[in-house]
Amino acid sequence: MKATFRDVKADILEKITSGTWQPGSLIPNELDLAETYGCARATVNRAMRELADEGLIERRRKAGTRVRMAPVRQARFDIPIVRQEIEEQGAAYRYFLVSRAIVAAPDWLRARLTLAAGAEVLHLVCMHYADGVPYQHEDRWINLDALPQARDADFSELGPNEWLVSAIPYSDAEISFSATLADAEMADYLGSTEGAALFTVERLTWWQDKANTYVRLSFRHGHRMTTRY
Amino acid sequence: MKATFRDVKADILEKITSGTWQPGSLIPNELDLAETYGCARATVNRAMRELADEGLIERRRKAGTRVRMAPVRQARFDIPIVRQEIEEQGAAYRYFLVSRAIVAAPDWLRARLTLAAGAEVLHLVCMHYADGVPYQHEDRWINLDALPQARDADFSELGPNEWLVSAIPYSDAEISFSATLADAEMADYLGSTEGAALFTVERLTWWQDKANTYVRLSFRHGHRMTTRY
DNA sequence: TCCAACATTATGACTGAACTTATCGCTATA
DNA sequence: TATAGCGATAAGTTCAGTCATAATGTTGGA
Repeated sequence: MKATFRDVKADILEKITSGTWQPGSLIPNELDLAETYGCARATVNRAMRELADEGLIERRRKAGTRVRMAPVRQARFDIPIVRQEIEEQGAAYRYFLVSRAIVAAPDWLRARLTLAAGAEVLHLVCMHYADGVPYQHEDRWINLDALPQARDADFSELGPNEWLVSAIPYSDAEISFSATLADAEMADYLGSTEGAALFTVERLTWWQDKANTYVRLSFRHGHRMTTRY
Repeated sequence: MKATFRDVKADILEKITSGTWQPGSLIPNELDLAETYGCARATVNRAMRELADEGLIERRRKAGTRVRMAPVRQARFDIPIVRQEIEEQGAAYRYFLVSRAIVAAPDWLRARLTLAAGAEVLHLVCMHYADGVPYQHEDRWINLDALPQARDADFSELGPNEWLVSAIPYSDAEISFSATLADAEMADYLGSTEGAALFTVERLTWWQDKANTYVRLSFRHGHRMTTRY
């Protein structure tokens, strides 16, 4: 008796994992559950809402709540700042700015960022090292129309990643993962061989409906991104 | 006046993104906010709790709520069943079982799944096609100790992925992404060339504290996993 | 037979109040 | 001076009740 929303959640989850409530089957309504657990409906509601958020159950007004047929499993990844990622592994972080140039945006970038012809962008190439070993290669393009302050920023000490989070507190982003082959230049930077398989992250961010920056991060050979869910 | 939790959440978010509330600064307490928005404390609480879940703010009892210095951004990925993934792209799904064998678990697998010496596992190799084009290569190992039903299951029609979600409604999982090179055999399967960079997903799942299956999914060359956050 | 209007129902949201818990900062004691 | 204890505070949780909303199924009329 006197169940907390955590108790209720755990019990419902147990009923699902053990198979007592089969996928697709209807779960008792909130009022009934509140009575069986001896708590208020709001408590049951919170438990069920969290389970629905996690993709285990499906809720529809009037239709009731049912166990999902094919539970939509979601994995959550923390997207850390490189410095933090490296320091959390107990390694020493080092940053180096390889190049910095203001150029007219190439067409492929204009298309991605929705930029007018002839728009100027800041192109940065940086390296991130963990204990002196190459960790990540960063190829970043910043839209100077959206972020004119970047023109005067000095990226030789502070990485663009960290500069950006201080300049823009929050932004929408699209992130995508893929595998690419290291060309000769990338192999040099990352201390691997040409033709090595690299884990690559691309990210596009917006702020106030304006595309902000496009970045392509190439990790050293063998890098893995892991999470539990 | 009469703000919903969505209004409150949106307004707080706006204050953060616009920089009105700087990173690290303290946000008014729930009671004050409830008054300014003209709603109950529980409403403000829900808005703030969701923002805290999303990693934008940090809450501590007595200390109050503050805007995170470096917002921990999280990306959420749906982990779909291959069939669904392919069919949602509007392509025709085809499955083929390449091989099926019951073998003694190799040492590397025993280590991963915490299996006793000599434990038997079911080893499956499957291919998934989208519109006839190779999409994903699946190399799966099932712990027969934890899942004896798998011994009698016929995987020639139904893929192990789908069989598993019906056999086990829910499980804990560890998932990891990396980039690997296609060897000659994999290149044959995926219709690419040897030395191509492949996006690879490895997944280890548990059910009731027993390691269940280990699977290694290799996607065809050029595959990307994308999400917004 | 078809369909629009309506009552029903389960979830969704909000309120105002109470109680719980973690923790900060102060104070009194060793 | 260090620290153990204590009170105040803000978030965390729960409650019972109300109103809102979406979707379903039924009823009655054309």
